[in-house]
Amino acid sequence: MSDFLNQLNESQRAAVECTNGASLVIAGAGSGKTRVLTYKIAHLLEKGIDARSILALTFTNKAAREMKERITKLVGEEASRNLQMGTFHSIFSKILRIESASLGYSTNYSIYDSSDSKSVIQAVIKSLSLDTQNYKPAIVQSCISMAKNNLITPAVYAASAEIIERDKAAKLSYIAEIYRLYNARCKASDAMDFDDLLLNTNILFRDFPDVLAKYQRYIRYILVDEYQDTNFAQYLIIKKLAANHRNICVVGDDAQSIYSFRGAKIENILNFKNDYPEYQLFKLEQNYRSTQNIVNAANSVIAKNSQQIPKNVFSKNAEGELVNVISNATDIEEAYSIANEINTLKREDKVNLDEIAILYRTNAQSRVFEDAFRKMGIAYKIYGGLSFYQRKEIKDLTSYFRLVINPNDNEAFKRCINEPARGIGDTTLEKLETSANENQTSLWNVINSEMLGSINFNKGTLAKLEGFVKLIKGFAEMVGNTDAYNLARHIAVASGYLNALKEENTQESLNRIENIDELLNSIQKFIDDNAEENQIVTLNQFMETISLLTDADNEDETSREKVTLMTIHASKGLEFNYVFVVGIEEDLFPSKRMVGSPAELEEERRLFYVAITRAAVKATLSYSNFRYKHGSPTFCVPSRFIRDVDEKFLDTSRARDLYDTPKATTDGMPVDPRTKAYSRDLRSVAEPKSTSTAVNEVRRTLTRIQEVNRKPVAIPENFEPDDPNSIKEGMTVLHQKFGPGMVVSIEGSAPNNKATVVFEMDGEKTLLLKFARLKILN
DNA sequence: TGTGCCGTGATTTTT
DNA sequence: TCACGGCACA
Repeated sequence: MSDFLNQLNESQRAAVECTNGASLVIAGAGSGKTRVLTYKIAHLLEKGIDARSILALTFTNKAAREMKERITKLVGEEASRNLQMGTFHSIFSKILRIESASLGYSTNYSIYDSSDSKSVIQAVIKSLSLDTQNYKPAIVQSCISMAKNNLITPAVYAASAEIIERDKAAKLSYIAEIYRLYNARCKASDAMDFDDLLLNTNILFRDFPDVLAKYQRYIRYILVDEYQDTNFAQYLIIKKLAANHRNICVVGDDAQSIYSFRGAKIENILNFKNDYPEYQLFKLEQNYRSTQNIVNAANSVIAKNSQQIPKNVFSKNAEGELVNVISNATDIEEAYSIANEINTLKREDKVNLDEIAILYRTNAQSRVFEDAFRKMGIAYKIYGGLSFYQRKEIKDLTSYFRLVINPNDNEAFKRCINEPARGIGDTTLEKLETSANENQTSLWNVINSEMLGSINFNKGTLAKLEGFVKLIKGFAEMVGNTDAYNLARHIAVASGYLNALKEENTQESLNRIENIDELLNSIQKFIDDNAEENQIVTLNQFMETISLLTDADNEDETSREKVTLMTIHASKGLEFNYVFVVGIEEDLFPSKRMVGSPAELEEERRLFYVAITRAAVKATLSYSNFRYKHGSPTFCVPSRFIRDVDEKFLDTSRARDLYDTPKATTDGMPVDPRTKAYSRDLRSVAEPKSTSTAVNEVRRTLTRIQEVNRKPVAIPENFEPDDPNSIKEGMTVLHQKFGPGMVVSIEGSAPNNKATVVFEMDGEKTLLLKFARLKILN
């Protein structure tokens, strides 16, 4: 037995050595939770347990990957290779691919991401002619997601008096119907959304006991990370798989449960003892990450919550600096003063920028920091926002891949059919969709069967649709015999997608081409990583992995020496020496929408706890008295959370008004003498408008003046446009609205040729000749 | 079929 | 402020 067990403290070691039966590990922030999990798995492997029988579930791909790397370091590549390790979604999507036929899906079923499902929901709402003001896709989506997370199928949903009553009260009676149609459409597309991966696994295990028995037989040990963030569907899958051997180890921290809005149930961890009364409890209470002041400050905050498992998190590290609290006149000043502080840390304390993080409640808050950091020459990397796979060109191209693999994928179909433009527009698509929905089938089945004949399309449209069918079929024939890279490259070219971008030839289209290159490179890399002798790596295999990836999985290693900007949610599980938690103000943090309910307020407080405990050396809490919200300046007061921290652990010498009774009321701006002073601050700190903004403003004003002053252009009574084809460069022409002008250039070919005309009144315009109705004057 | 302008409304989001 | 959907117009 190797000596790695000696690297653990007593409670860590006890948890690791408990290999049989149920165990619950309550792991305080920074207490070596990942260490326990990795060592425990390594320990199991050293005891000679087959890697294939160990299932380890994490919440992110990144966590799974890092854990696997660490285990490999401990026991070697050979021993760790066959570990079943991954996110819930990735592990169970693989099982569902194997067992898909039982549930009526194909092996190649698509996985819809949130934007795909949102657009299906949008289409359903539209087809039911519901009021879009009332039925917002995002709200409906979260209702459906919540239902699925709680294993409520459309039938159960519609039959539940309680739910129907609740929806009725919220004036959303049609959600049951939307849910039913949404599911039917996903099924017709041979697609599952993220929640289906868990729901369908449950259905599989419920309806096919022999299938469940098979997996129960070969999975002998189950380990779950971040257990406090599991939802009911995940809870039940684990419970079923562990039912016979009951070798289950869950690790988590109830104080860090921050995803209830996604269906996570803190009760799962609190009620573990009910399901496994024989369980062993291990508490990891020593924090190795942070100074005593940081740990104590965080403890004093979380003590304000009522629901929690009692524990005593402590640090034996240095006492450290007090937690700093700083107030700022405005959000802009907040960003600049922190930028200054970062420069000081870098210059005087030789701190590396990658040791520093800015944490905020909402993504929108990153902007001021980005501006300030750019001006002050501080390198930064930002998490969140649009991920690589969500970019238009990447989604477009991977939609081709999806369609080739699963032609029934309607969302992919809709993206590809007219991208690049093939003259198949909304009207055509609408007719196809009506037919598909009536026949409960996919768009592809409509255009690839006699159903097409029953729609009255003209010859031209039919030819275009046929061309598309041929194109996709051609690609599909190559899937089995062409490797992923070559097929992907071929699709990018033969679909005309790449060419359309090349012709556009703008800075933006060049960027898009670069991104496509990057995608192709990543496919090549995937092939290199997964190549096995005498076997090609197919596009299929590539798509199965990327549909469950997020941008956190694509970290580029060149981004060292940069300050990290991210939401607090995204920071969970990470640590930084220096942490700035910013914008800690009422209505922002805690969020305005959370203060109504005690449970939600407690979750916000846990979020605050997570934020503080990211810091190893020094935590700074910052708030502003004034902030731009949605573009308009708003008066802010310091958050109740700062007052939740025991004053003993705080340095408040730079915090004005912290313990004042808030004068602001929730409704409207308070009348406060400071208001004016702050607005002045705001202006003096604010950067001058960028040139382009200023120019645009001038342009807009000019246009307005021109419109007011415009004299009606004298148009002859008998205005008759000339044949668009007879218009040539250099001609003087007359336009019904813009008056006389000169044709400076003509681009493109008929009938889509565009003319650039300089008008005497309105200046340069580019007009599509077939619509412009120009009369030749000269 | 494609574009540009206007009005609206806006958390967090491991998959 | 900014992003997105609807709609008029080319």
